Amino acid sequence: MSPKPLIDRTSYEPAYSQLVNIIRRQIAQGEFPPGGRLPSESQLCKQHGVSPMTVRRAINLLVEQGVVDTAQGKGTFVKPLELGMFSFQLNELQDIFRDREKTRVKLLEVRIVTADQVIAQRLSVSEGDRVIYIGRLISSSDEPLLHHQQYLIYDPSLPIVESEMDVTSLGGLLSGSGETSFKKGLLSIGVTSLGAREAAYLRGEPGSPAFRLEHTFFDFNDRRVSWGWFTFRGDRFNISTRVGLW
Amino acid sequence: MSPKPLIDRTSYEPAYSQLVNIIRRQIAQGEFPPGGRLPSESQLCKQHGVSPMTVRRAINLLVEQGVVDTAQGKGTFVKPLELGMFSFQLNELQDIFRDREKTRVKLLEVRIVTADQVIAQRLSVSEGDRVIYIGRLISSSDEPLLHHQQYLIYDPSLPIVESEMDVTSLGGLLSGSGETSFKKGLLSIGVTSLGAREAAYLRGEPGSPAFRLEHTFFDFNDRRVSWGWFTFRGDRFNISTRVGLW
DNA sequence: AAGTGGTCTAGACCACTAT
DNA sequence: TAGTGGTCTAGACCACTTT
Repeated sequence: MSPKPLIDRTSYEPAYSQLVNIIRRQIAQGEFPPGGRLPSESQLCKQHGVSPMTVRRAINLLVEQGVVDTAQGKGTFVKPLELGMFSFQLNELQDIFRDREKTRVKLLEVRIVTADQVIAQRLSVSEGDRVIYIGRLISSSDEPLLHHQQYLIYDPSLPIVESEMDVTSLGGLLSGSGETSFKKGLLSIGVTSLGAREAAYLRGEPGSPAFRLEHTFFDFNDRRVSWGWFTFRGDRFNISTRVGLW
Repeated sequence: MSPKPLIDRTSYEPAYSQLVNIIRRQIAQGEFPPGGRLPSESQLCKQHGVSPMTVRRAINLLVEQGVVDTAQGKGTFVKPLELGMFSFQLNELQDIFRDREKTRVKLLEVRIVTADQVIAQRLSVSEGDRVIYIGRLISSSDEPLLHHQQYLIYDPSLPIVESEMDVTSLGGLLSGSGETSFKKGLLSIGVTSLGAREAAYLRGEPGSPAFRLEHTFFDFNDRRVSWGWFTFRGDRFNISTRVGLW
């Protein structure tokens, strides 16, 4: 028998977490090869001296991490790497807004415009209805990073909300510290070429490739309230992720 | 008191899952506003007639879903929408390889080349070492979608493995059905402009914006074995996600 | 001191799969 | 029938926050 790493009951790290790390290490060291079967849950209970619920919790975490798959009545199996499942996060976007010292939001343009066909469809209003257009430039340490354009539902009974126009509404949305009143949203990442104006704003080459992050947000009554997109230079942002066992 | 939706013990849906949906619905309907506090766990036990562990499990799931935040000693609070946390998945890439009927992989080029500085760094070999270059074109329903280029460690003691060159190695990686022997990997999404050759392969405009998905894979001994990238037209792929409460 | 979330136990029962 | 994963109980104890 190999000297199994045991659960340290005096540690501040909970038992289920220790068990996750133990099993991950065993898989990483090839003790359980891809496609292979893990010991049964009752065996793991005995081996590590923990209760069934604790083993279950550890295995559930490994399933969420994409490390193993469970099959009722058959067992728990080590999952090979899958590419399509990998998820990417916009961490750098979040980081920009984390330190408010460096981040500046410059209001480029605010207008009331009439909705064309595209805007009308995205905001679920009628063509010709009036909507608010806002153009902004977000900089960090005097380096322009994001160009943001969005259309908002225009409610004539309300004043144009200032809070929608300053850094708070954007920063809150991106960093989570704010008080966004959106219930849900659709996000989509695309590619585009910098137009002349965007290139000037972002100090990039016109025609050079850039990311386009499109968003649609809904309020708590499921009404569309905002449609717009961020444009940012591809050479300024890193959308990356680690997969497998590190 | 509002007539609370109760747990249906006869349902096939487990209690913890029903509880997740009940709480999500209450939040979506504004019963618990963003930033507001949920009932305590012991209260939820009484209200829904379940044990503490079941409530805990439901709340843990809501935390993972990004719907609520917990604070020990204080309570559980409804989380406002955050943008930076949103994760994107490459579902369409996965779909391409799911139906093997339509998917074709055409081998464009296989060569043994000497590593330049960039390749040497990415594969952790010495400049001038020999590595394998493989260029492939992946099509679905006779529509070229992905251009894939990669460099592999060349081990002269082994024949050039055929399985690395056909659809299986790629399809397995992307769909998860394969037997990939990679332990871990680094993935990164970037933007680029289609070069003349890539544009011809992918039937796109030269200079038009495209995605570039770069990958580095490691074997179970933590040695780098593969570095390469997929190029695909931005107007052919949808990298999108939903956030919040749907 | 009282209330909150966080962990854990030692079983129970169920559904599914293999033999 | 035996073994597997999946759910759930009714408590216990702990760490933390508020009053």
